[in-house]
Amino acid sequence: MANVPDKPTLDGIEDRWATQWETDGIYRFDRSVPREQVFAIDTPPPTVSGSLHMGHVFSYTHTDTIARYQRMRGKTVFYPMGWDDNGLPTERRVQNYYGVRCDPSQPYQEGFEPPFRGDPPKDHRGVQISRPNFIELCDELVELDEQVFETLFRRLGLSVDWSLLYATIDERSRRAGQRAFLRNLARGEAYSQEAPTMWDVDFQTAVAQAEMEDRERPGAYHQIAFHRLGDQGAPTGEQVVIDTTRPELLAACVALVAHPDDERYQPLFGTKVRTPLYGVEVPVVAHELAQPDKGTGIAMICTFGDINDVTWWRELQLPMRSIIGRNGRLLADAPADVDPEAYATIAGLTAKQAQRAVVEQLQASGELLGEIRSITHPVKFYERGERPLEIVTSRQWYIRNGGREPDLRSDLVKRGGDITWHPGHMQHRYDNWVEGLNGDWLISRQRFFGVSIPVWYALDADGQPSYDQPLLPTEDQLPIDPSTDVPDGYTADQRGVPGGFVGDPDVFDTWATSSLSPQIAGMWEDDPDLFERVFPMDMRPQGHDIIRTWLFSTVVRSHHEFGCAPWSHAALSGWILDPDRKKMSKSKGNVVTPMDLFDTYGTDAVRYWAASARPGVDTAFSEDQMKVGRKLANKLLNVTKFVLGIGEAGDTWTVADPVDRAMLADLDAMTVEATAAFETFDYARALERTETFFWWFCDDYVELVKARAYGSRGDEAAASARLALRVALDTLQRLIAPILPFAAEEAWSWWHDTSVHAGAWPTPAGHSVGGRHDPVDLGVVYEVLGKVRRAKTEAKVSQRAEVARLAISVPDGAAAALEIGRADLVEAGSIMTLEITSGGDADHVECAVELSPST
RNA sequence: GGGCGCAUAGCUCAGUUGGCUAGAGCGCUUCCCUUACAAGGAAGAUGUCGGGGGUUCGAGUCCCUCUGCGCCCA
Repeated sequence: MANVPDKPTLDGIEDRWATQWETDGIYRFDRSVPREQVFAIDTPPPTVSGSLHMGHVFSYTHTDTIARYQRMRGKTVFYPMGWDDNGLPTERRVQNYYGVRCDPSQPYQEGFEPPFRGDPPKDHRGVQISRPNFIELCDELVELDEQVFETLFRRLGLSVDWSLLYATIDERSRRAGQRAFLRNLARGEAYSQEAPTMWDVDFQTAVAQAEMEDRERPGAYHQIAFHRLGDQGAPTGEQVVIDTTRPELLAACVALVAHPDDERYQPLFGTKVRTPLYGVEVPVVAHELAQPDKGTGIAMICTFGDINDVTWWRELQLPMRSIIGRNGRLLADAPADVDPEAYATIAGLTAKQAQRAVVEQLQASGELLGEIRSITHPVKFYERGERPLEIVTSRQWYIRNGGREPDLRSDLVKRGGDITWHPGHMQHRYDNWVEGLNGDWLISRQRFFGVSIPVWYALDADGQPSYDQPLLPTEDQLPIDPSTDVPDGYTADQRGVPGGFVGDPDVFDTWATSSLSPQIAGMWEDDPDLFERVFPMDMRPQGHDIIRTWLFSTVVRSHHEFGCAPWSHAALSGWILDPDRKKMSKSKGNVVTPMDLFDTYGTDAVRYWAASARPGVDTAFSEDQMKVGRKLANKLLNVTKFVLGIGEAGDTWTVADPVDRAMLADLDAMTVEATAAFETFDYARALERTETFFWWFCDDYVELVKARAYGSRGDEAAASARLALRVALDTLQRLIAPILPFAAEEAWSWWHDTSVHAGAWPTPAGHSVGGRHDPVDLGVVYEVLGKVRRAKTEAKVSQRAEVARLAISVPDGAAAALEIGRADLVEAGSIMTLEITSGGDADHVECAVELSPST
């Protein structure tokens, strides 16, 4: 039965077993089983146009260990993989790879050939191409990128069912995304609104709260004098001095604001002032958001300089004076009440140019007071952007997420409580985020490669869209593209003409689709029978950095559609840190690619490193740890070779020797601990328990019983050891299988015809070999073995060297244990004479080792 | 400014409701080609458990406080 190679090796086992697993379909989901027997995993669909890095290897390994454990526990594992292709990262990569830019006004070109395929010269300016052409290139490049990811994940040994593969831009995802949106819309959970919106002028798109970040940027306070007006609107001659970091927005000023308790400005509240340069009358108002200790304590409110301006505009019902356009330049026409002549001097300038101009004009007019004081202050950026966000007013789509409704907010917090978090403290991240939301979820993006928003708008006689009553497709028409498809009751030639219709030009935010990964992977509505069997899912693994985006948005969608949390467990992985304990980044150079590491150390070794990291803990990248993993994998093969090489187990054999039974009892105890750890998604603890036992087993137990197992004391004595060794090996290979799937399978295959990964997880009950006597604590036997080894090492002789006489004195009670291990000890230590004395006042083990003279 | 986490050997980290003399691996030093394993094995040295205070028979572990670091958010 045993078929052990002469020279066990880890080389090449990945390809061999990955192929075998695929051929045998051992990770294929069996959709015939009922929900209770399914363990469903909502795997993060990675962005394939991003780079492949150790972070992927790290967190996907964590998930895979759980998947493999659950499978061995008898669950049918639903473990699909998806690719998140749509959105900005792909568009940028396509631009940079092919040397093109999307211009929706261009006509489609049949058979278009891009100027480059990879590495256009630096000075190349993107060729303008149509949206359909651009999307074709996106699809083409994404396919290449997906291949790279799939190859890596297969090499990593992920036990996913590749037949369930999806992409967040494929037809199924578009259908699910549009269907979910239409239902949100029908229930009033989605709506469109003309509203101030954070806008990236470079990417030309709206940005959601979750995509913004603060960055410290240099700025400068400018003191500007406003002119106080009396009751009749005539200047009083007094000045009101404000501090602002954005003097270029002076023309957009709609009010001045100070804190209601600020003594200095009490007399001004309710009065009016006139703006410098532009001569606009604006009121002085009070609001708690004004900070008395900032600048002069009184600020100008503009349309819109920052999010406080938006709050003030909304809460104080102020007028709007927009001057910043979507291209980041000042609008051509002066807003209401602003002196057109004065405004003309800054119209069309960039924000920066306008600031320079306004400052010069204020200096000339004497309305800029004092020095300009440099400061640093937090400025809002799009996380991928390079210029500060502007706030523009535009029509956008939103999904309610509790940011504006306390009831929904607390419902969503409760949904977070329905999920078991691993580790538990990650739930705080979720709670804090939900409780800190200040607006609904902006889901429309002014991009191209994404899922279309499935609505059209009827045009009135003047050609103006009726936004209040969008024209909607039926669910059976999905997916649609409103830029090419035509709404019911209209014909194609009515597109864009008065009395006709127009399609919504926007696409969904990436998260608006990937928040539906359980629905997409589970084939929601497309295959209700399957969906029933997998949803709500059991596990959502992901990085802790995207709790506020992906995790939260998925909860929102599930809450709206199904009234439940999308999964029962969320398992959060940490970051990879470089050896300096900084977050690993490409910019630091010396990037190690996962594939190279697999080649150097073996996949199992890299998985070992990943699985050694406790759940949720940021972890240093460590090749040393991979070397340890390789040692472990190697050891597993070698000890298997040894155990299988000393003889077969007969049916009538029993584990009779107390030395062997004690070992099996320890094995049972460890198995219970490892199982408990896996039950709480703690693969790292399970590994640590298993590994510690495994090394003890190899170094001490095997060495102690080796001679007996070879038959030094006859067949019966050997049989106990051989059977115990096999039982332990069987258990250990199963326990290690989720962590080191390749080495475990390799070793397992030498004595089995089926895959260890399709086998059962070990239970202590399986070890009640040969009766149920209390095993003895034989720790003292191993302690003595250690002391003999030490004596030999200190004498600088071989471990094989003969001991002429070993005298042991032990406390009462330990002698019995020593007698049990005596025969094995004598052989393991090559001991000629062994004397054991006990009692007296000995409180610990004393060994006197007399080595035989060397021959 | 708010929240969360971390601080244990030179390095990376275990240490589960408080409980024997605080552990492992790496690295370092010494020794050993031993019929599972030289990509190996055996052994050794290394600690004010971040500082201070408290609870307790007993604290790395619980409480308070300070310091330093990291992440998230504002």
